[in-house]
Amino acid sequence: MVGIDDVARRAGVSTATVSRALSGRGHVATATRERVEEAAAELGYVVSASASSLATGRMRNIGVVVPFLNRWFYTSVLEGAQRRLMQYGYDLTLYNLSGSSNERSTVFETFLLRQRVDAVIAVSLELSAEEVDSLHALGKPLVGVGGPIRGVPTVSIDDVGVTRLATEHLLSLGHTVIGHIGGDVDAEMSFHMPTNRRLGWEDALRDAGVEPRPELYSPAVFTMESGYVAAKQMLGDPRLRPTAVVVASDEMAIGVILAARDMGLDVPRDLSVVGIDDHELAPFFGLTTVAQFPEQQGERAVELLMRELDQSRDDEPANLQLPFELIVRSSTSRPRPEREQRG
Amino acid sequence: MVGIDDVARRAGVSTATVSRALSGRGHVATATRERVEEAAAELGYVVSASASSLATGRMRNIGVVVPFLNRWFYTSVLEGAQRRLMQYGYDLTLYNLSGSSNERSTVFETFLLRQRVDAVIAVSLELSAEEVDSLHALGKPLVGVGGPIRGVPTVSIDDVGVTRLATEHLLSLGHTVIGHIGGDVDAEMSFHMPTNRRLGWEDALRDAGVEPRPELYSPAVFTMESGYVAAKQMLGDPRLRPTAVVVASDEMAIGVILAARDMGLDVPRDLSVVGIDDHELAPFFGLTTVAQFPEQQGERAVELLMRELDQSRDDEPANLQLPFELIVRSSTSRPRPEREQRG
DNA sequence: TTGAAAGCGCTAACAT
DNA sequence: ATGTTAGCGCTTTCAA
Repeated sequence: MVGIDDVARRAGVSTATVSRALSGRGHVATATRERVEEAAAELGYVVSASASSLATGRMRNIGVVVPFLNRWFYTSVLEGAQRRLMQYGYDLTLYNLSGSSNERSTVFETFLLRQRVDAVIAVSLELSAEEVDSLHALGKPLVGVGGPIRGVPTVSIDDVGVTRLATEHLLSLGHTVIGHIGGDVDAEMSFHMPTNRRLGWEDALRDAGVEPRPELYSPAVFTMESGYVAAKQMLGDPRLRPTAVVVASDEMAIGVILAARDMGLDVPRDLSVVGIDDHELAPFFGLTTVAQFPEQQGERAVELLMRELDQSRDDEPANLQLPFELIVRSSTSRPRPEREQRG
Repeated sequence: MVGIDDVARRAGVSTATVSRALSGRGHVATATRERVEEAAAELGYVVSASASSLATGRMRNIGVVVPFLNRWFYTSVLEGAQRRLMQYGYDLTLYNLSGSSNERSTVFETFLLRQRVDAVIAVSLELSAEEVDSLHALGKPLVGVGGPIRGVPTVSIDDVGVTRLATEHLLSLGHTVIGHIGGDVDAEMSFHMPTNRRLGWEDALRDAGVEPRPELYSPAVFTMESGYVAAKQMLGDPRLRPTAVVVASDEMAIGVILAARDMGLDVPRDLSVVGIDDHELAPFFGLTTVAQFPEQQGERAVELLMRELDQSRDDEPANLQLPFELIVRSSTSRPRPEREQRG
């Protein structure tokens, strides 16, 4: 293994100069730097991460914890985080909690605390106070994505605002009987998100003078199939007859579209559907949706982290609310005039 | 930060003994071991990864390189690899190539070679000889998943066998006009997989005495939309009229089902569809498919790697072929009798 | 079974 | 601008 003193010898300088020249820290004459770089390249020298880490106390490595991997949102956040970390010269080590139930504690106790990462990004996780504390006790910055964590800087979207916008879109088209298929509070890692999305739907309706009917809310897990099942129930109930639904994720919303189709209902003529996400499948299904930008959320989380890592912890935890955007496609329209309504 | 000598002092032993007791290497009296473990627990001691790595030369960290993140196959492999690595006490650092086009070389030159990982797993990547060499020159074991790499142990499935099985399933049901919607060789990172899958289709047909017709093969990228588009073309052509299609991935196959539906064709009555993957959406769409088990592939890749890491490189690179399995759902059936065929 | 001590390969004061 | 040198916190011979 070629080491720093091989380079130093070849370039005719000290190891300190090599270190400075290659890391960019400290001043080195241009000519010297070039000589060093040349020598390093010729020898194929790369710094030893462990030696460097031991000396500096920094691993240049960020831990990212996700509750699942097989979901568009998480992989998108990961993708954004990865890209930005790479630009900063950092690695991303991945911790996935979706395995056995005790994997969560294993990750925290055995892995994250094992001094392998400089900081951690927690995606859609509600960390307990102890988990947060143990991380902070080690001096490891922590930022959250998606789920607000007490006393921790977080990047997220305004979940209330998102469904509010979706609902207002439908109201403005003339709908009044608007259902909501939302996340199941119990089934999810994050308590707040499904609740907030439901609140947005309720708020928008109330502001329009429509009292939200509890029967028009249906919980589901965030999958296409679950959306399908929930939609069949809601659309099949002769007492309900919504002309539109706000769905808490695009995957569920696609399930709703397929359910409507299977029931012989035309989307958007008989039923308008709006999702949330702007999932990669949304354009294909012509789904009107409120886009959140998870890759961007990942990127911003990294930026927050880098700030924390640089300057000493002085500024208070900033909760970053990222923008969202209504994207109108072909799954929403004005409701069919009353006289020709189905049934 | 509590270090090894804090523990040593508290347990009344030397740092060497602490190291031995905690790592399990070398012999330590049971009583001593217990005292050390207790002291470590009381102080909340965790070894410094960098110090340990510097001393041992091992990072306990594996790099996993994927071409994309937003695809079921890759995240599933990742999930399996992660789980198994965790059991071995290893971390997984993730390198995603789907960003800018030069990210690939950056990953190799700047990251993988930077001594941060003990070995790498390359998923569905055809590495160049130089890339393989530079890894090996650093003494880093490498195993591939999905794409065979010259001189590198690989876990994969028999891509020819997979489509052969799918095709034989259709033949056994009585189909003879069987199309194939496969991967686009140019658009993919891996050259061989789409080609092999096409070969399996051709072989099975020939063995049944049916000459595969080139017009019944259509390339597509591995997305639902692309499958949809390809299917519309193939199904709409009055000269072709396949009664069944073998599709190189479930996502594309779902696109095919939706295309058939939109054309007023009944699946499986008018068209049988079989996919490959057993994607999480396959049950929902009733898709008959050949399951590959990507999580298992990830796990096996890790096991291969651990063997390479343990014993000195003696055994020749073993190419592991993993099992696959036909899963019959409701998208395939006997063809509709000739006399009542559509048209 | 345990301890002493020499590294592992780099970085960052401190000196010059 | 560059060199000297003392660590960084472990692991692992080698001795006892």
